[in-house]
Amino acid sequence: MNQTTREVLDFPCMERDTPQYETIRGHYLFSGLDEDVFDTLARDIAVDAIDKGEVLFHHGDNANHFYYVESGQIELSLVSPDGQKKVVEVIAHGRTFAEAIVFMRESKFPVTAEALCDGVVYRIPNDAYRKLLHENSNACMRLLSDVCRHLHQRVQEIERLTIQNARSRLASYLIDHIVETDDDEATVRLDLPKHVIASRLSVTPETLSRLLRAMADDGILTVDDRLVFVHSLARLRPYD
Amino acid sequence: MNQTTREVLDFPCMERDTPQYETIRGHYLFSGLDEDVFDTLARDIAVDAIDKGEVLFHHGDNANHFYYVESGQIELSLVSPDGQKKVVEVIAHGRTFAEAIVFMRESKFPVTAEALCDGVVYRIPNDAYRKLLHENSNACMRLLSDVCRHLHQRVQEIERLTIQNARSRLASYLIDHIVETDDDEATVRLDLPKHVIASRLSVTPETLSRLLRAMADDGILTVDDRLVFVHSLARLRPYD
DNA sequence: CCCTGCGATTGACGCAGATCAATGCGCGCG
DNA sequence: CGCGCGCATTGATCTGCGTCAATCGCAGGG
Repeated sequence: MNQTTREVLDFPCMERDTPQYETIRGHYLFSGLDEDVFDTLARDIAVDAIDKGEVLFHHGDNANHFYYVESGQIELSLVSPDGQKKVVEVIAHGRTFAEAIVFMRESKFPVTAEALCDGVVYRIPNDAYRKLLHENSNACMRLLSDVCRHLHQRVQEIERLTIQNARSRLASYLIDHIVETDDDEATVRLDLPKHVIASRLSVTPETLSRLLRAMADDGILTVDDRLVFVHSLARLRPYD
Repeated sequence: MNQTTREVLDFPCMERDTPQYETIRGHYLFSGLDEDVFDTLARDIAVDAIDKGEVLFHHGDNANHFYYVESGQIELSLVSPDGQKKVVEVIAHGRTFAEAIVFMRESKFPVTAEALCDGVVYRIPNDAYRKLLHENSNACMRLLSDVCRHLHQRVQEIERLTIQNARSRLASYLIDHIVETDDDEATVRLDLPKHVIASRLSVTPETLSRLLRAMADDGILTVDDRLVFVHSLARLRPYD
């Protein structure tokens, strides 16, 4: 919907010794590259400022680049013909997304990407990166390992959706987002709006709210806005 | 369960000019290789005869090889701690599986593999194939494209599980398994036992049976054992 | 040949989670 | 300041699909 014109920052593409250069240089998809090889690639990388609500691409759009997130949160979602939306993943600082598209024969984005807040992303052209892979088997290996990790995550997601119920999925989510733990207690920071978390867990916001309520009533945890204090990890863990 | 001793055929590993050699040679993960490179790999490939019900590996087993299916059907499934099973995919003749494991840092199988009927598989050692990839960027690219296709399939599966209901999933499955089509009519061959199809669709056998019954009652299709005659593709298609 | 057992079907019933609807409440903005 | 809007919460109700149980048919084995 919110297809605003894409705002480009002062430095439309990457240049050496800029902060952008250093941050993306450290990403594992690029860190193995020789300096001159990366510099060649960097000339083709565009730096985009994006606004909250902006759609980077829609499901089905032609894909000729992938992204590195410098700041902000990018929501990747599936949309059904009747308008239902399911959040597959949310990407934040220091991670790439849609890099698997580099090698799809049908190069259309399989998901929609929308900014949850203002931020900055770098756009990396597929063909430039692909060319680079041809000469650099090390980079090839890293991408392979990266894509395989994604694949494994998706298999785990399918597992959660089919053989776990909503309560277990929420428990797993909370455990995955612990920021501090002390024996059987833990603190969880919810880094996303609750309705986005609900969609990620494939439940409605109402169900998420009720599940948290039920857990709080059972004395398992306490919710304070975006902070969740888990009083008993033992009782939170799934599969009783 | 049925962890029988693995029976090895007369020719424990691949040799040139055998039928096995030719069939796997044509697979896209190997067809781009120079002859001598492939021959080196072939020496490390084992040929296994497997019996119906035999488990090739369990979820969590250490993975140091992947598979090519020469004949038979191999069921890949997820198993929950309480014993529930969900069939992720069934692999038949001419396809490889678990090849993504070549590049996982944690090299454990994420699924369990069990033979649905007698068959023959080739076992390809990860390290041999990985070594080969280092020198052959073409093979690397092919594997990348292969793994990305898998990833895309898994994303589609998540889409089906979350924004489609059981009826739509069945409709998609039927449409994907059409063997012959004529305008608005089509014939579908169910190549798997119904309870396996049910698991693949993440429904119970009872629900699958009832859905087919309901569709038959509506005049959309007729079921004759493993053959399904679709009378109106227009009415079968999901998303009304 | 009949037994045994597994797979498929069908019916009765239950429940997790969706849907619908109402209320609250925090925050940005005129 | 107060107005409106989007998000969260809560209650009432609905329903798709699972669970449990009974029956049937067929294929394989003694």
